[in-house]
Amino acid sequence: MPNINKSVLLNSHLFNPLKEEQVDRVLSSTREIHLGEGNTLFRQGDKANYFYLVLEGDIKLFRISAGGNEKIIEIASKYHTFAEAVMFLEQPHYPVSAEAINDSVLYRFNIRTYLELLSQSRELCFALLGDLSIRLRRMLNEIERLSLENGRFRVIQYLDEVADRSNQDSIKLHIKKKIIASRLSLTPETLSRIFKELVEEEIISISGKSITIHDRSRLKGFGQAE
Amino acid sequence: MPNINKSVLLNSHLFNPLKEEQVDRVLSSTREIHLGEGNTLFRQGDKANYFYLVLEGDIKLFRISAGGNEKIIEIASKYHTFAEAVMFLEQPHYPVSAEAINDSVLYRFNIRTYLELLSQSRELCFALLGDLSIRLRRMLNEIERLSLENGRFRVIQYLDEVADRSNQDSIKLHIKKKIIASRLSLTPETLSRIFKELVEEEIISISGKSITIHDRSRLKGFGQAE
DNA sequence: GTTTTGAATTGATTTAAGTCAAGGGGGTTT
DNA sequence: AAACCCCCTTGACTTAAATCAATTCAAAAC
Repeated sequence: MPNINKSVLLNSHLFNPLKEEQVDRVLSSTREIHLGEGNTLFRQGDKANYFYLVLEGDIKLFRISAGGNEKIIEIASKYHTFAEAVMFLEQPHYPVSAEAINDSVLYRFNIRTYLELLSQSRELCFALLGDLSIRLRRMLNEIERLSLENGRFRVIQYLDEVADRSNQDSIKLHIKKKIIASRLSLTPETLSRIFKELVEEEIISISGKSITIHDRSRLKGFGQAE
Repeated sequence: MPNINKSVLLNSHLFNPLKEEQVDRVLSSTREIHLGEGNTLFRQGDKANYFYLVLEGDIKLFRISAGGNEKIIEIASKYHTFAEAVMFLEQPHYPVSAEAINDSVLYRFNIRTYLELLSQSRELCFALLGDLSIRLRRMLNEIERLSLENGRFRVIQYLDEVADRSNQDSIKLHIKKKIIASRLSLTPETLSRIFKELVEEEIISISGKSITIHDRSRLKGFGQAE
């Protein structure tokens, strides 16, 4: 068994209901995975035997359309889990592809082992149910954003969210704008233009990879162009 | 206790893992609800104490944007359950509004009662986990459709889906086109034009409320305009 | 049967965002 | 330092779909 950091696991609600010995059981089938930038972890349609927790780096989860366009469904970052939702499909196949957008370290958990523990622990079941519920709500919000809100508003919401997470009005974009664009269902060109607009209206200012939000409280109000 | 049809419940995977006495317990807190066309069942943000099973009619689940536009997230029809996913949020509030699009009959289940049973039945937990997984995958598909596919393709997919369900090449639209449009994130005008296009290209033909698909196997291929 | 009402269609126009193509940086390699 | 690469930006143009407005249609109400 590799030296897995237990405390990281116990901070995740998908593991913290487990007893010591159960955690050890999970660990016995856990691997630490290293991925270089651009490396593929799995592809949409692959048989799903594992789910993952991000320790370092960022993983993009995406789909490709018939026309070759890519839509990033989610960017999984530090301490986020992903692909745990496939566990309960009869023939588990990944519904998206996963690729590292920078050098990344992951823990890889065996779905089978985890399922065994689920059938032993009510708390774990509830934790996973809670996890899936939250995911569902997030996707619902995403659907709303895509169908009811314009690009500008999606960008503003994104900035607001990131600022929330870092708890600052100054944001460092540690991922390429191209990636952000796809995450927001925009082309890089359009994202660039929206940024420019926001800068001209003095809502934000950009220098290199950092963005400063000037009036956070009013940011959201600017969603619809005046 | 009103006369609830047990066999309907047992056909639903959210209830069939239950033992006789457990089903009875659920039933003791179950109500049959009748809704006229246009009646509201609940609004987004309301405290969620119940989830539902549709017996007759159709319920639209939707959100309204700041600008007043409506997006129908889902249309729940005969024997479909909805709002069961909110159960696991700490402060359960409905994430969408629900309204009958025609005269409808529902069973209304108490979330609290159901949660108690969940903690007693592993099978039930697994059933619900499976249910949520499928829902997640459906939403993922919806996100893909919205961000990677055009209106025409969404319409075609919709027709294909409905034809699949009824297992016929001839479809009866029992709901207003306006509703279908919103479900597909289109305006009624655009939907109408897409239908017209498809008719002119002899892919489908429409008379009143019925649509006939001429070449089902090739329908999907027509997604992108030629 | 005529009137009324809302739904659906059609037409003309606008708009948000995509596409295609050409430049500008900024950093890395040699 | 020059050359290279890649990301990002900017410009010109196209396009899908929304909007606004008018009309047709169909079913219900009288």
